Amino acid sequence: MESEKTYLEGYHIESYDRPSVATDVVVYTIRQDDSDSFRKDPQKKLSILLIERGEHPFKNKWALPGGFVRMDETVPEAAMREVREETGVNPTALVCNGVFSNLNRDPRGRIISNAFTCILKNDEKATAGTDASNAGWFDISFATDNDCCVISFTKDDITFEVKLTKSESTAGMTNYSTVGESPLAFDHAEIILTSFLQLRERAESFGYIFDFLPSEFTLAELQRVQETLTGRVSAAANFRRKASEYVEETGNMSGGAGHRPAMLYRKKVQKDAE
Amino acid sequence: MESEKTYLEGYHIESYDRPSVATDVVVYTIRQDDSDSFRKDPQKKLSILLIERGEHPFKNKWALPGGFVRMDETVPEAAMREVREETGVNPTALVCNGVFSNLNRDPRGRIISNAFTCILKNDEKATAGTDASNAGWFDISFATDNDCCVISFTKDDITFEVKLTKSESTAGMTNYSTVGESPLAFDHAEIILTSFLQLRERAESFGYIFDFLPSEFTLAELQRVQETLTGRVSAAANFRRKASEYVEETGNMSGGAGHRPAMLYRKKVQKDAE
DNA sequence: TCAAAAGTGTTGAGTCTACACCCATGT
DNA sequence: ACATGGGTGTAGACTCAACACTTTTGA
Repeated sequence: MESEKTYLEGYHIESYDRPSVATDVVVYTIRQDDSDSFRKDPQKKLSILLIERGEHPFKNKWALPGGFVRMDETVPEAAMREVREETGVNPTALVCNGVFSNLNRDPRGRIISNAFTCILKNDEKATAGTDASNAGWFDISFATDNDCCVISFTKDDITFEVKLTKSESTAGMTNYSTVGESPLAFDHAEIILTSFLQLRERAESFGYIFDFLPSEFTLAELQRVQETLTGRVSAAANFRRKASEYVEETGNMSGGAGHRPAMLYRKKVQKDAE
Repeated sequence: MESEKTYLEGYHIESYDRPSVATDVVVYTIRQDDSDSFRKDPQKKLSILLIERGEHPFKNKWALPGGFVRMDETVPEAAMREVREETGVNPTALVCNGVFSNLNRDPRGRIISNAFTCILKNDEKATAGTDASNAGWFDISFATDNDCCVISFTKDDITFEVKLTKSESTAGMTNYSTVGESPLAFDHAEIILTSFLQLRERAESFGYIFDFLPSEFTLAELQRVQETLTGRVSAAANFRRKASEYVEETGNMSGGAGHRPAMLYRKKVQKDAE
């Protein structure tokens, strides 16, 4: 009987026809408008990182950072590498959000993409757009509906929209498809929407929102993050009580902001209680 | 300037080194013990489908159904095909739950697996294990803890356990690794755990539980499914009130069960309310 | 008859929302 | 001084777990 060793010696993986594997990353951060008053907390905006493609296919269209997975790295490692290459910063949160594998999603051939969501702290100096490149942060907003969604992108004077509709594909999996020609390369509009819906859902229950902030933060900052992501505002007094379950005091205080200083908090490590 | 067409003609995707792409599917169904009393509702058990490998690598070990993604199908389609080949039944729910891409997860070479969770209705006659084959349904139970989990598998007189511990890999992604040698092939124990944790979390909020049942069901049946998945029992009166949000009456009644007949319900189509 | 499930009602504890109110700060 | 956010308190609405109780069936 053939041993596993002999079997493996006779096995040549290269001789099989197979798709290529890429990864695309939706990188989020939260940025501020310029403040109109020295006191007033500036409005926060959710932004994502896009790259203007310099090469075919989809030359001159905006696309998510991403690329092929190398033989010596895992898929999340590849995603990390892409983010680092584009921003110079290590992401704090990296979350897988699905495989995109439509047969014609890439004109170069059969390429499967594993999509990731990634969050950068807003105090990190992400260098996107500064180095030679064609990369930049777009403010993004989502108008969601029962079975339809419009995403708007804005960066300086560039602005565009994508409309997507919900459809059911294989065995109850919902996915979204772009209506009309996409201003984005590949199926990246669909990837962005899938990613955002997950992010928003989690944000309601205090998931991922800490990843947008430095390790010490005020409750108001945390509330701004949640509100920016969910699009819903809540009374500060009530937010404070809900959040208390997830945070602990550091003892340090904020200051210099033209109003009463606030306690700085840190994320509390959760124990799944019984 | 080179056109996209010219570019694509000169692009040869086959000439790049690349991983292979597989998919593995965790197929769940709920089965019953034989009843001891004609009246009593038999105990329900969560089961998953495993295949005994007839070939290297991991010959004679139990593994998830799965295989390579073909060039003419999407990844979820490949997952569907695998399930259909093994059970003869079309799954109702198919959910992506991550990429498994450790460099050494498969001794044949660099193979990335996209894992799916799949649910079969318990009235479907899944043929697993009957046709020539070495496939079968294992009752499965999970003992979860803060950072550790033991999974037990039972089928007739075959029984084994796997222990896994939580660890943090890339940028805050949690994943699990098997302690000691796994009784399962590849990293399938880790895939099963990841899948189950998602399933259980969703089941608490009435996600996926309908996929285990036929289109018309009693509230008690629905409650059994939820309890089987979450491991928590709730008072029938309270369950009934919570579930009412997700179901609607059909007008039909169950009967012939040695006790008062129950209204049959169906899943209500949700509208995301404002 | 009776065990078992179907189904309704109620009570008390806890949670959430909205709002009123006072505090501390930098310009 | 004062606008602005920090922070506490509370009344009323709502939610939820627990449990008592009645109904209906097939053997």
